[in-house]
Amino acid sequence: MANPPGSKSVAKRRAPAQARARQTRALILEAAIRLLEKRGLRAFSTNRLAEAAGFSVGTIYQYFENKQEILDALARHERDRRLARTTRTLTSHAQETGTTGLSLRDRIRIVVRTELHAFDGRQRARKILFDLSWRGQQHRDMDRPVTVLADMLAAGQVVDGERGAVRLSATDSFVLTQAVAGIVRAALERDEQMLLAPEFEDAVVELVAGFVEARRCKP
Amino acid sequence: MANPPGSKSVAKRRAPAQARARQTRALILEAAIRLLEKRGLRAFSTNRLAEAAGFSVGTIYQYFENKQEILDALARHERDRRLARTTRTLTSHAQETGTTGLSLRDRIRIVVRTELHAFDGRQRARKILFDLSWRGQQHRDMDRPVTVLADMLAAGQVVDGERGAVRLSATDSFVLTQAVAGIVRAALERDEQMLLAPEFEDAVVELVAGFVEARRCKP
Amino acid sequence: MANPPGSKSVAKRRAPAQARARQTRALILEAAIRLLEKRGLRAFSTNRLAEAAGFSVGTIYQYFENKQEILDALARHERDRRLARTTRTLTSHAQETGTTGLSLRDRIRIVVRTELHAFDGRQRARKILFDLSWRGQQHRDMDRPVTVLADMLAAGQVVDGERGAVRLSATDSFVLTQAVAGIVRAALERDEQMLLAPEFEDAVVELVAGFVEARRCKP
Amino acid sequence: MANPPGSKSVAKRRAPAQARARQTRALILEAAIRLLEKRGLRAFSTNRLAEAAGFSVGTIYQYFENKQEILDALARHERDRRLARTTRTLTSHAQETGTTGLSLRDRIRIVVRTELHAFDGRQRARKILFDLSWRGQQHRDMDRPVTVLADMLAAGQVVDGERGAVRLSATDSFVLTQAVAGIVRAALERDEQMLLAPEFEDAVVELVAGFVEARRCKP
DNA sequence: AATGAATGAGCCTTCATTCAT
DNA sequence: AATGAATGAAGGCTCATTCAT
Repeated sequence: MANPPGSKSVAKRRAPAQARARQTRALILEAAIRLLEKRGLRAFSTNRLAEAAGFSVGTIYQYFENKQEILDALARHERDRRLARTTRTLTSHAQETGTTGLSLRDRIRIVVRTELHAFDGRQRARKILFDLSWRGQQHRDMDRPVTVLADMLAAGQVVDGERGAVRLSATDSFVLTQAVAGIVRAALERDEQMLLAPEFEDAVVELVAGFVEARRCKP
Repeated sequence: MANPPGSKSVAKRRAPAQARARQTRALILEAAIRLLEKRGLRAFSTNRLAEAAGFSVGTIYQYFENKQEILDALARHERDRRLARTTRTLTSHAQETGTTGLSLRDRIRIVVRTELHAFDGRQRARKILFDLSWRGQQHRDMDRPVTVLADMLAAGQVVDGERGAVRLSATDSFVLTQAVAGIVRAALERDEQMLLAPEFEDAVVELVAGFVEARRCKP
Repeated sequence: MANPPGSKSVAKRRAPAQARARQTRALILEAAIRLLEKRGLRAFSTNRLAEAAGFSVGTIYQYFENKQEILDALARHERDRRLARTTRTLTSHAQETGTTGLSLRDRIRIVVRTELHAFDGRQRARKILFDLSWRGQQHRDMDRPVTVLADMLAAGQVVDGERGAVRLSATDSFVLTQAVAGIVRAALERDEQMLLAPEFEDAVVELVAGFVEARRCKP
Repeated sequence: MANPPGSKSVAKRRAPAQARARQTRALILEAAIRLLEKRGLRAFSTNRLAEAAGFSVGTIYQYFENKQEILDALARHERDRRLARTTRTLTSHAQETGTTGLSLRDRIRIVVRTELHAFDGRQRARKILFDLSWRGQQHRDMDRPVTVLADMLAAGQVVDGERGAVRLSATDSFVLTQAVAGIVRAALERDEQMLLAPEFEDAVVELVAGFVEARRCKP
């Protein structure tokens, strides 16, 4: 009534309203992560979320079409954090040492380490989201962090000193990415501390490096 | 007479009953797989299962303690099929060629191939069960098929020609096993056909072989 | 603003909602008593209650944790009615006649009569609730009405004319209370009309008075 | 087939068959009591009973129309034990001392004590049965043990030395019987040990004696 | 924008009873 | 007489979602 659809007459009002809306959305998502962490997926119901967020169920449905959308948003958010972290680390290292100073193995180690440490804190929530997105449609999206390196390799960007450029096929890239993801997934399930052990990191780096080595263009 | 009630003196009487019972159980499990395949995990309710199996809910609970137990039985069954297949192939190849004639790479390929082809038919159901057990307590059990090779390697049983014996640490074994499992899982999700492509198999074999190579005791 | 979401600044908004909620709760309880009365405990299922109350099951669970809680609320309510009635009668009689003017036998008669008449209307429902609480944990609570007199006697508050004060031990108090409760329970079961017969009241008063007399401090 | 209905040709076979049948019935009931004692009423299902008894469900339904009938039989059995015990004690005491030598108070004490001690062992089962029959139709039957004395009194059989005969009305008898039953019931619920305490017995005896005293024919 | 009471299909499970063998 | 597989209505309860306010 005060707002028949399409008649947003006062533009000025909009901005703060939108700001508030964005904040509400953020609060809901934050509460969602907390709830997931504390109570697990089974207890993650819209009603409980509403209570945890301090809003009413209705409000939640004002910001999200349905429950799944919330989970998706959460997963996307986590993925972005991981992605940002990986690229940040990768580039910062590059800048410090100069692009050429970073060996292939070093790069691999950086990506792997970032991936392995991605689940510090809120482990439970992250595991759940990881699973969920693995299962769901957005699988592809969730892998992006690991894909960063694979993509670089696939595009032949990485030249490793005197040895030839590395070039991965789409299949190779997929295999590599999913292998790492699978390892992380399993470790998360079996024993989270495992992820932080140096010999674990070594093994993963070795796995990746071994594969890349095998794929190197034979000169 | 002295016969405690319930233990019929004539064993024959019990036989048909047990045969029928075994058949009913099998029918339920078969219906379960079918239901899982056709409608997915979310539609897999005890009532729907009963209907699909052509029994009443009560009957189902005569054979299984609860819903989870059905899923477990299914998963166990699938795993056993995979495990049997892997070992069978491994040993039959060994016999054909003579034990020593089977190179490490050959062995790897056999295990990998069996694993990749394990999900022909009923893919959806198998994927669901795979996921479920990955998540649940029986994780360890479900990996067994892939673990076969890893264990052989870990135990240093495989000697590859003139080159030294291969020996994997527990961590290495875990990483290797989970990498393969992760790849299969992902392919299953993304595009089941992928699993059958030769270059896919090659990539996985390469990954495994590369890792094993790196871990080989340098003579 | 600073308002934590969910706590409306205007208290008026909440009022109607709460009023409605209180009313719904009352409606459910009222339907529960009716159902109990008409169909008995065995027919008292949450689904049937929902139907009888004109709400859906879900709504019922919005107001009560579980089925037992409804029964408890009902029982508590009934007990409060009885308790209030007993004390009210006791005090009003006292005021009319002056405290000293009320003989021990008079007091006993008042308590007994209130107890015997407590189950007018909805007899079946009340019987069921009585039983239920007799059985359950709140046994102690449910006896309170009868305990009122016993407590007075136990505390030695009642002085009966020139004769000594009456004082009951804990055991005596228990025996007396439960004797009366047992009689009511049985009469309720056998023939509710019995409770209203004067000679029945006389017998119970005699029982109580006889016991108290026996326990009186011999001067 | 071997036995078309109505063709019990051999009479001699019948007797042992009936003996066996009686034994089976007894075995079922014994298992029922055990089950009730160990697992409580909620776990008392026909299937579980069958298992506990070592028969199949079908067999149980050959001996009892339905579940309730089993419970009834159990309750009746328990009552008979109590009844037998009370009368036995009463008469044995009478014989030892000569009828006149047993004072009214002594008789009361005997009946009360037998009643209070009736629930040794299998307390849980007995409490359940007590409750069940209290509730059910056979209420009347179950009270019989306590009624023995009341009946004697009601019939004016008891003369107490020089003082006049005691005579109770039907109402009096009911009140007395149920008072005792109520006390036992409550003690059973609250703390079974209570039933064995001497001061508890004293209080109950006092209650009964006090009432009887009051009802004595005033000479 | 926000509320939150209300919905109701659906879930898993139990158990008294029947009946073909 | 005994078996026990099969039945299926019914039970208590959950939760994503809607909609009048």
